[in-house]
Amino acid sequence: MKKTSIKDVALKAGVSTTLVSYVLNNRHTERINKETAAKIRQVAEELNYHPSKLAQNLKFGRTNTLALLVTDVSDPFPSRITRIIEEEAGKRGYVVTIGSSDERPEKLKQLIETFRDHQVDGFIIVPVQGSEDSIQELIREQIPVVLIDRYFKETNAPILTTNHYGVSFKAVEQLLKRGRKNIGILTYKTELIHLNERLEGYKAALQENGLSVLPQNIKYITESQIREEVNRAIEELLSEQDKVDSLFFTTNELAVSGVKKLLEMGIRIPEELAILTFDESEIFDILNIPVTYIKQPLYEISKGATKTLIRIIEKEELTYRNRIYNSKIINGESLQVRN
Amino acid sequence: MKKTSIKDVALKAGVSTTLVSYVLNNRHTERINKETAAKIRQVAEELNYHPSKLAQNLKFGRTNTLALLVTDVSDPFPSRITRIIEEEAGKRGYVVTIGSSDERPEKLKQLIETFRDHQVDGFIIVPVQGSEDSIQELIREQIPVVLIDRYFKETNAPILTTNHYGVSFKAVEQLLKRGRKNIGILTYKTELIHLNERLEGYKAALQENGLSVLPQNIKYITESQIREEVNRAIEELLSEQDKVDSLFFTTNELAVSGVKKLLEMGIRIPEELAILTFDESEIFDILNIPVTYIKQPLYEISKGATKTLIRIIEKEELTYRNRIYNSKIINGESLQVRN
DNA sequence: CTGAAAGCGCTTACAG
DNA sequence: CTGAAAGCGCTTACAG
Repeated sequence: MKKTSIKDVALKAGVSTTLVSYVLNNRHTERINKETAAKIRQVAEELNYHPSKLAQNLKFGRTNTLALLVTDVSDPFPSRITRIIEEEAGKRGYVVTIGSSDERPEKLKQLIETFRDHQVDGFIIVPVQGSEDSIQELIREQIPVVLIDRYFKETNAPILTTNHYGVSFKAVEQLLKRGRKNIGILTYKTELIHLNERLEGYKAALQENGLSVLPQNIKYITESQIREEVNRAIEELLSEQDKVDSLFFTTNELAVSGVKKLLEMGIRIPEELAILTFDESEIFDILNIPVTYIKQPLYEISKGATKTLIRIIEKEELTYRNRIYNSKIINGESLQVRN
Repeated sequence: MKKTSIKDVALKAGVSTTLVSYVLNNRHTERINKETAAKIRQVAEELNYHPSKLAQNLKFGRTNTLALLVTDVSDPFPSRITRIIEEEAGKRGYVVTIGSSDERPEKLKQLIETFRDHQVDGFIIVPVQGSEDSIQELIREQIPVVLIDRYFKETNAPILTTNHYGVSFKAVEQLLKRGRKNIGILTYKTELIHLNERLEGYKAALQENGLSVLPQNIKYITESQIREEVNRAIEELLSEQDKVDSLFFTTNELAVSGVKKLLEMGIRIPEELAILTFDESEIFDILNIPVTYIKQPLYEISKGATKTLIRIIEKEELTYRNRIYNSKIINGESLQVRN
């Protein structure tokens, strides 16, 4: 049983396909016989005719499809981004296909190729370390791309992200204003710029406030063995004679591991140790653990990326290039710091 | 700058498009001049030629695209399903587009129409209440569909899910065997069969073990105001003279709300109250809260759905229809129940 | 060993 | 007011 095509409709209605197309697309309505039009609509209805997007796509050279390449759709942060983009794209008549790169550049590259072959109209990418080339290649081929969350120093694609450096600076400074004197930081050993900017924000805040950056207060975690290294880092930070009185986790994943350890150690938060982290987490909320967190404007970033990409696809004027949306600092209640 | 097409390659190589197509698709290799073939490959390379999937799709009448319709990609459970399906589909040469229905049948219906128009090859759907018609419509149009997780009594699509009834029965029975005598249950007021089967499993386990099902021990929660109703339900279950000594939450969402309340009330788990729930949750894990949970075979279900759908699409023999994968009962350590 | 041509299902400029 | 025909970019049966 084949799908009914425009020919079937034309045949049954006794007209040309031209007319069927015009009527169903509301073209030239003024000069088409009303009765013919009515007849066509009726036949189309009877035959349950749906124009083939495939054929239209081929004709118009677009698919109304966006590819979204995240690190892992099953992670909370990317899945929320996915949801917002799906929604926003849908409103504008686009559909979204997804892929997870698992932080692996070869995998991202392969996904890019697959989706490029599928002729998606554009890409929204959360780039991973070492994926500059694949992305530049896309740009060279004139395929619309926008990057979100992370970015590279030199790239020609618009970037939608937040003020990683600035908000980290500000948040750390707030800790200092509230009397914290010895702030440790846990971050990944990485080349990802956005993470390093968080670290730089921390350093700058200390220096601007007349404190020196202590190497032993900066702990680099290897992604492959988070739990063990976080545990060790925390033990070290809390055992030295100059115990830290607050901890900045540059990612939520680190914070979750870290807080688990702290709870086990019976450390009181925030009395003994104030916690600062990026991104909210249901866990801290449910437990009423008073962490202060930096809330990235996920909605704005994701929506902005979708809009920007579609503008590029539809060749509309872009009055901006990159977009930096401000993050907010949300203070854990018992920290009682005014925002 | 137009994309290079097969014509460009043919022209530059001085051959017909036929030959280009044959060479690039490794067809009739035996009877094509080696040098011509080499030349074609070289030109294709130079021109960075990628055959248009669009044109191929139109030719072959398929898109190698699957639509995955979940309730909300940003929820942990669906996002994990999404990840597995994306992976599995990719291995088999398919790409996946996603949509979130938000438990709303009209929205699901609209998503189905959008993706049907986009000519996806098939659908994997987590059906929502009241969506029978839209799904049957799809089946009537001979479009491949499989349902996962949830299902309807009468539908012609294969269903991939777990033994909701059976494992609930078994888990509740285990509670009884461990000496629990008064088990409460929190579930949604819903028509979703899989949730009601969890409730039925609970009832049956009590009855088979000579206990009566007490109406006051069954609390129905309205989806729109979970938190308030869960709190009230728990207060009631624990205030009556016949306090419950264990609680079965039929979904993880209910359990998370419930446990938060229990922690606030200072109830000791599991000494005062044993907790049984569906699906694992990072929260309980991190806090070392000893809940017993029913672990659905997400991987098997999702992978099975993908394989089944692709089999149907590719018109392979299906030696089965529905698939019920067994869930496991994972005992919270301090419950010390042997599985 | 190679190519002209039809066809997948649409849209649309053009002619009448 | 309506239709024949070209064309989007492929694939492939057929002829030579």
